[in-house]
Amino acid sequence: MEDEVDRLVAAWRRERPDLDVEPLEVLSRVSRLARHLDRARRLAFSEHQLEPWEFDVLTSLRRAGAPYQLSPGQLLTQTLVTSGTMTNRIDRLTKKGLVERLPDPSDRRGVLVRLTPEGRDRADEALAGLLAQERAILAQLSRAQRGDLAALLRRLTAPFDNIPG
Amino acid sequence: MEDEVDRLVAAWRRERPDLDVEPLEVLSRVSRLARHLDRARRLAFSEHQLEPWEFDVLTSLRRAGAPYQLSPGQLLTQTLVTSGTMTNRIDRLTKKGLVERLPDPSDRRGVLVRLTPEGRDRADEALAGLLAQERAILAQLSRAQRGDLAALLRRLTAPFDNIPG
DNA sequence: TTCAAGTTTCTCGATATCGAGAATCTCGAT
DNA sequence: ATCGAGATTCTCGATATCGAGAAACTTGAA
Repeated sequence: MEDEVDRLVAAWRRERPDLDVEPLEVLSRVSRLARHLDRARRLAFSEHQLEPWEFDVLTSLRRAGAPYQLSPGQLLTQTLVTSGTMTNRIDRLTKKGLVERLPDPSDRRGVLVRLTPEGRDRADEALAGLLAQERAILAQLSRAQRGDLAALLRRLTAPFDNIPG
Repeated sequence: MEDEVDRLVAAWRRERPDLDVEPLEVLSRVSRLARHLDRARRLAFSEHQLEPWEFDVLTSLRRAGAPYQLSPGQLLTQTLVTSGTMTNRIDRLTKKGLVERLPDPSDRRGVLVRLTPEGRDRADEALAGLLAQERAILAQLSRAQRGDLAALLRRLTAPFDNIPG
């Protein structure tokens, strides 16, 4: 089955036969698929009155385990946003009663962000919904293919995640 | 080599052993890689005084071939943004002299967006830079692996690209 | 002890995006 | 001809993000 990237690559080969556009076969698909997933997630979360950015923060705290707290800096590496954005997100989640800010006892510059009980419940509910949706999307692939795909992607993400990026 | 998604999945298995989080192995990597690519692209384009969103629009027109014009609607399906966003993008690119708006001779509701000669040059320059950067990122994989990865991703993108999404 | 460099979080203005609705036009059915 | 449903683009207010710099604190070395 053809996709939009097939058409895009064919167009480039016609217009710029001097260039090797092979990299787009992989990376344009990654970018476009991510945008499609964003839209799908927005829809899935709206049933739980959650925005994708709220889900990202709440689940980062949730999977940290009890007492469900992380520093803003740790949240940055998990969510890949800037520090100004994270401050703003924490403010808004605090107003909604889903997280609270505590002083870090071991570093007076620092802050700990902790999930409230309601925040924890909301994260758990939304996660189950997200997994159901993702399973449906991945039904296009066999279990073995999903494993191969994950392994190939890991080789691309690991350099970004491990060197100071 | 481990990546952030390996840690994320391990954390979920510890905190929610009742859930099957296998879908995250693929789709969380897609989303995170896309964000890393966004950042890298922003950097690569800054040498050419271009924003990623400008690149997306200009290259969509460029690869359409002479006379380098598409309707706003066609640009939507290529860039996956909303119509309000596209109107705004065309306005700003027009002010910069990189595109111009023409009435569609065959449909008076419609508009055609055409690349100016300068817009075309800017698109061509930035594309070469982007491909160089993407080749470096993909050097982690063999040619055969890149082919496999592209084919697996196509199976996921095709449903989004072909059914009315 | 003191200082400089580094870390951590926050501030705030600029900017891009979304989304719902309005305005205009097309096209098929009657 | 005319009407209504659908298509196409644009408007505009609300909102989220970025990014550069400020403020507060820590750490190691002199």
